Amino acid sequence: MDRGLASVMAETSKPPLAKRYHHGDLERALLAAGRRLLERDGLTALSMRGLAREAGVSATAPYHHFKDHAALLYAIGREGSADLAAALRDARDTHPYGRDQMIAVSVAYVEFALANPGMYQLMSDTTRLRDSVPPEDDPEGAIPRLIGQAFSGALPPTHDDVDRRLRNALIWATLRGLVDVAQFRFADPLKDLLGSERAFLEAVLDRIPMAREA
Amino acid sequence: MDRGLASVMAETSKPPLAKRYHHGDLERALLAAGRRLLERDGLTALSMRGLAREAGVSATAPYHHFKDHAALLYAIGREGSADLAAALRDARDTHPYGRDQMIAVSVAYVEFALANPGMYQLMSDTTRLRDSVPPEDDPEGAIPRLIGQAFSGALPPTHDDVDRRLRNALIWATLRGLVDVAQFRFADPLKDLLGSERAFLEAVLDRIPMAREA
DNA sequence: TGTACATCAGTGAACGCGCGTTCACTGATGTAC
DNA sequence: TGTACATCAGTGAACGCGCGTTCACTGATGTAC
Repeated sequence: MDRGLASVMAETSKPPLAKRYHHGDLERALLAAGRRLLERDGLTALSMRGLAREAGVSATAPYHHFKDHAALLYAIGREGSADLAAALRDARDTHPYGRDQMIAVSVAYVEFALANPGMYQLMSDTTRLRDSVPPEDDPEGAIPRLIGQAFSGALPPTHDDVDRRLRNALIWATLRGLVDVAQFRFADPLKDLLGSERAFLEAVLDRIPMAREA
Repeated sequence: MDRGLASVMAETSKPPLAKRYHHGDLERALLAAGRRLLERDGLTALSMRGLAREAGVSATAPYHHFKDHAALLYAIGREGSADLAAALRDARDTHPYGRDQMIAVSVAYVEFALANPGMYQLMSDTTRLRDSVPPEDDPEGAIPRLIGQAFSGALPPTHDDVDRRLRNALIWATLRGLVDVAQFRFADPLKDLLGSERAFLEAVLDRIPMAREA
């Protein structure tokens, strides 16, 4: 259904821009198919052949758009990074004030990971291997920056730069770990008790004490 | 070398117990080979065939000891859980007092994960799929318990059970996230500055404020 | 406007790989008499 | 003590699978004249 809609749209908008070879469409379709695979069947399902199959195209067609498997993963990971950055910006803009903003941005981060586990895993793998990746226009850079800004608005300023960076490390760890913990069984009764997953996340984040000192 | 030692020991102790078919040795050798593979080449290298190759045995021999691939992963994951639990117990016993103990146990957890990344990944996967695993003598249960005890000794008691569980969730998240964060590039200068990875971990954990309130 | 040409996205066959798993077997060992 | 037997750990061939990647190709499209 989602796919039907997409292809109808693709057919409807025949001359999308001035330059119109018979280019472009498959690449977008492949990226969309890749994200569908990623969320439906997980990171291991995101193979070149699986991608071609999902897009209804021959097994080798994707090679005209992605040099190899790693390039495909990289391209899709970039899309995920852009989406996450957008979600964080949105949370920031709708919650303009210190502590409230910090929690909103954090919740947005964790909720993105929970809603897109395959993408989050891909992004994490890419992050871990980051050194072997062209850092030129590194879109991942935006995410730590957004989070750092949200927290620095909520925390008391510190003269000690090392202390500041250690606090940032702790905050990063908390967010990343919360993604795991929210998926554990033992969190289920707490979510029920508090009424929703989001309430659970907010309650946990509310116990980050550095923010309390603000 | 490790392997040489093990096989020498195995040969030396010929009649290890009363009952002595030609049993037992390969299973231990396979588990050892599996752990070697896991740390040397990562979780994806831990295949039935790779295991047999590493142990110098035919590709199908492991099937006499592990029903299938999942059973192999499960068995090796159990060993990892036992090791981690032992490391946590050791940290607890050598640091008997509240806050000091909490940090020592936490550091032991993170250091285990950093020193055994393949095993930690396997254990995490197993944990995530825990519901589909026989919970009878679940050795994983010991790890949350040890961590929970270490923290409850360092934190002020709370009357509110929900509050206590939310704090536990935050602590869990911090530990698991710290495993990631300690591997990020941006942690490297902090490790250098503080003199060691352990010092970095302790410094971050020292900023968990709930412990400060104790 | 019409035709020849160049471009290049997409095809389909083929390669070699490692995997999990099955099956009938072999051979060393322990047990029963 | 000696022999026949049962057990069962380990073997080797074989299966079907999905993968990444190459290669020569085809065919639709845009461009040049």
